[in-house]
Amino acid sequence: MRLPKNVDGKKDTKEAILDAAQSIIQSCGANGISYQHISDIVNIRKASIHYHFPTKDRLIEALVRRYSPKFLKCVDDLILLPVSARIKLKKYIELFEKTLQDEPGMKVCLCGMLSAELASMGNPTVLLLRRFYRENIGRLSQILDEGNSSGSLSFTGDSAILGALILSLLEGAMIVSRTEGGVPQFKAVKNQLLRLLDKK
Amino acid sequence: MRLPKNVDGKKDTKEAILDAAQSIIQSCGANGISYQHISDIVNIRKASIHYHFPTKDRLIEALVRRYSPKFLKCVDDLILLPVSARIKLKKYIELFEKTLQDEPGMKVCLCGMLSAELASMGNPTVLLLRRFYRENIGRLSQILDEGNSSGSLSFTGDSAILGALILSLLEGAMIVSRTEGGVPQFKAVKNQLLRLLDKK
DNA sequence: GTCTATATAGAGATAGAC
DNA sequence: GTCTATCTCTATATAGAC
Repeated sequence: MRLPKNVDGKKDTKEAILDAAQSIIQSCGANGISYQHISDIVNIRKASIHYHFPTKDRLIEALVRRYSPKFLKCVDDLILLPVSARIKLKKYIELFEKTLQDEPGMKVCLCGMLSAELASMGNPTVLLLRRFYRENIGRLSQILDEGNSSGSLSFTGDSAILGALILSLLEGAMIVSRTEGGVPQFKAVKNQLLRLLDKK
Repeated sequence: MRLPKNVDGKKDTKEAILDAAQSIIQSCGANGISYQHISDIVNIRKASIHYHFPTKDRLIEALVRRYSPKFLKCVDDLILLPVSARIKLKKYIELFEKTLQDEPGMKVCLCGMLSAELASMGNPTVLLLRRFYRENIGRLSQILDEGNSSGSLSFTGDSAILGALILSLLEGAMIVSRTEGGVPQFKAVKNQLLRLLDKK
């Protein structure tokens, strides 16, 4: 049985490029990234990056193609946990919280950042971002409905709209908290949201 | 009594530059702006912009210095209206909604956009953005307390945290809605938020 | 206060050797 | 698959004429 090429712990170059690019974008924004920055982090000349990703648009597209299913997999896993919908929602929020706590600096959601700079995104990326939001809102809606049925959450109105509200809140809270309030404020907002969904 | 220099309806050049720059940033992000883009809109050569704003950092700083008090003035005006706190909150949300409805394209809050790209902002601008958030959260807190006392709104917990929640939600909803859902989704989210603050 | 012209730096991308 | 070298474009910023 043959071992994969990267036995020595050295990551696949392609993945290493994506890791570096994602980290930069989550910290500095899509327009803050450059091939030079990536090559400063990954041990590779900037021209070589074009071998793996011919254009910047394709690189960003690949970034979302990797990020979105990975994130949604975490959500799906958490939905299957044998806990109340309220706890599921709490854990969902903490997926975002974990990103904000990433070092160095406070990182924001990749898709939130790309959405802010939507006008400079290529068309395939825009479609992927839309899908990311739709998929998240769908899963949130599912958790909320479950909570409303079982009584662990309490609200009136359309669960899909409330899902959009929560997703918008989380994307916004990452951006706002990074500027003012930091992780403690994000956590306080999380608790306040859960409180709003308690029975009064 | 002397008339101001711009009798013929021609705006002050400085203001025209700020208008153009703000419009571009609200649509495309802070890194999407360039002196060339501004000079395409304002009838002026790009080198001349440096006469009014020596560096890009100073231009962006001036942008926030103009935007923040203007926005907060709208908030202060609305707080003084002889209506319920619930209606005040609704009108507050609609300040953001109005920006999203701006043509061309859907614009997002200037400060939200700059916060997303915080890492490329100069230090004075970062401080101004912090203040913008603090001032907004303070006023939201005031509206919320008033609503809780008079009974037009209902919630438990710290009104300042709930204020941070609402501000984060609005900043996030502008970004998310622009990508998926548009103005209708923003309005639905607004109504859902108000519903969450109703008595159950 | 606005212009033309230019300096300087950095971007994304390509060609071709190894 | 990665390198060096280079092309082309655009960016911010400055100098100096008008």
